[in-house]
Amino acid sequence: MPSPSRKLLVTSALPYANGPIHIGHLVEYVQTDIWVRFQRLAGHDATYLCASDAHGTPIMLKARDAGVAPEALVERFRAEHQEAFAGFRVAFDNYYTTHSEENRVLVEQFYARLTARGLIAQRVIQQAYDAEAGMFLPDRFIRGNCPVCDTPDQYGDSCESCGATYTPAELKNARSVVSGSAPVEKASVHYFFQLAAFEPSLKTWLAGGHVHESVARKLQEWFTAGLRDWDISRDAPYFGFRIPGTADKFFYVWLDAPVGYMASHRNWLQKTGRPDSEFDAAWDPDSTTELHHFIGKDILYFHTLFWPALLEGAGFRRPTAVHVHGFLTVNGQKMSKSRGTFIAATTYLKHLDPEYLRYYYAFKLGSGLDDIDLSLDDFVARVNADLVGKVVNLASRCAGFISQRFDGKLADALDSPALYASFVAAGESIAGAYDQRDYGRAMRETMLLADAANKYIDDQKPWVLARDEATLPRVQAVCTQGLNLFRVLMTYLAPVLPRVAADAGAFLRTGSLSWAGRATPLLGSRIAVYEPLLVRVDPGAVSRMVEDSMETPPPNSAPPAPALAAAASPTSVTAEIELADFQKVDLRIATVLQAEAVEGADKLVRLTLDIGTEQRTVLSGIKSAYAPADLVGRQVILVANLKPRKMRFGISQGMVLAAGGDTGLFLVGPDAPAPAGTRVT
RNA sequence: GGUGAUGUAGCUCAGUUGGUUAGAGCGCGGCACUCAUAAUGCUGAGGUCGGUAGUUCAACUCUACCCAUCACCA
Repeated sequence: MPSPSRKLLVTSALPYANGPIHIGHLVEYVQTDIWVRFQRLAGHDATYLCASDAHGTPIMLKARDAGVAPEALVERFRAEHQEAFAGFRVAFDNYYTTHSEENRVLVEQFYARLTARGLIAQRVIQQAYDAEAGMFLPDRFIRGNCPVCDTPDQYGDSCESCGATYTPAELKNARSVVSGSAPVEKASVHYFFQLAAFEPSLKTWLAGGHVHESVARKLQEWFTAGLRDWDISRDAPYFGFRIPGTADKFFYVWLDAPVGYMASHRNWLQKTGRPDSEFDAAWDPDSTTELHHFIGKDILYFHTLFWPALLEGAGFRRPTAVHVHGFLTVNGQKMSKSRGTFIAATTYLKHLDPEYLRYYYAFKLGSGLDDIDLSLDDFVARVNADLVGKVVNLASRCAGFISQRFDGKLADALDSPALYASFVAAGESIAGAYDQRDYGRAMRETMLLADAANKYIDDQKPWVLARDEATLPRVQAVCTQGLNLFRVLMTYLAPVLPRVAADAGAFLRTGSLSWAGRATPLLGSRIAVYEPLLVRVDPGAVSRMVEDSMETPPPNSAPPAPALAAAASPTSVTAEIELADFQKVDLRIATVLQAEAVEGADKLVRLTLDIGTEQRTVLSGIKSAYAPADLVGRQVILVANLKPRKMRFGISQGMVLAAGGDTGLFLVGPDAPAPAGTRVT
């Protein structure tokens, strides 16, 4: 382990205050929390800072829709988020907000210093403008047909269907999401941070081991492409901080968000009665305090290019390290509301112990930015086998002997000091793994020890020794050994399982655990009566959690079937085919998300369908039989692998099955709600 | 399209600087034990390490190309 007693400021990315925390977010907060807890356990001085990311157009519009002030919306989510994090035992020292006086002062300080150094440029740019709503539109608030493949209803920056990227101006049939009107081009003065000026120092910084090598490789492409100026202003109306000296310009949310780390630090110093000089010391370019940011790979650029450049430009220190993690998939796929794998933190907590998930994430996390997968079956198996079967069971199988035969008193000496020493020695490597954020390795090595401890008990067979008065003293020694091995294991797991570790400390009457303290075995003292420290994961609870998270499509409001009565004029069956011929057709259950009549077409309805893995737009000639509004929420069968067909009104990505003929038209669907994407065979 | 990452046993993952019979946990088969929340220990089966072509005495490990999956593109 590096130098004793380091001073650390640690942050997780600031959650955007416009939606609930889900298990995908938790990867980062659990990862950071484990690291912070480990550093403290190892005797370092770590301060864990976070805040709500409060500004920007999405929050402004969401608040407007809800009829509340943006401040109120932010405060509501801030409270919700804090509750969710507390439920998962993520122990921030301070959870502040970017919409704060401290942050405004700092942002203005950044701006003033950058301006004074000539690092801010002004340029007129053309931008999409919603004349009806009286506001400029971010790319994501414009939708229209992709200029490349003509897929309708795409965002203003890229196409979900063909992956093309473009500008909103290139979009066909563009509409503002805010008012529905067609956006117009309008000129406006914007403020730009001259990032290119920092290219040499950024390259030096990135080469200095402050980021993982794969992150550095990823960033290389930006240097290859050439650094461009960064637009840091937005026009009113905007929820944020006004740029000093302007009437209608605001700082872009991504400028004030990372500054929010600093604001949270200053606010924490105030709350805890510390002098503000600590702030200056920590953020000075020559500071000896380490600054560690944990982020997801989606916001890598902001933290590894803009942020270090901003800090340097404004005369502050740069981060010691930016730790980047990947995304979460569930059962190998993107989280999905229809599959019930888009699990909110609060929903999880209703059904399961947070420490199960903390352990599973720890087991899966490495130091790189690979995505991690939460396989729910594996989750149950892993937690039950490792935590209950191996670790907690070790205490359970030893405690009974000590309580019943020796009045709860531990032996005065270990049965095998050598074995104990090997457990203590393994802590070096485990500590290294924690410090490098390779929790997967820390967990694997710890579980190897747990296996060895159980084998030791098996070999010594205290239940056999207990039958003979002569060997009874050895029972005490063996179980004392077992409990001491357990105590070392709990020390190694304490950053991951804070509650279990605290309960284990109480059971052993050993007080709180510390990394250094593991070297001294617990001898001759009394322990408490053992009570289960952790119960097995109930697979039923996992199922219920998934059901609870399932976005249930409204039951099929199928009109009373006139079909049978109508008894269509029989037509003869066509030529026989092989099963393989039929299997070429990929039929899927699809849920209708949106349905609208196609303007200018007599029969067509434009359907937006959810097929689990993606959304599809299908043009279907069923207007004669169904009103578009009645279709939303219904489930239909989609020919998912039908070659997309270009029609006059856009591209149809598949075909919806319907029975039809002279007697009418009847959509075909499942007889009860089924998960979207289910294959029909 | 460009860039980056990933692809190892049924499942989830390890495999350090290329070096002899490729590992773990879970699951499955057998045996043992019965202290423990039916937990634990031993043991067996199971992989041409995504594909092809190279470099090398030797490649899961290096190179090129290809395929599949995922992500990012201010």
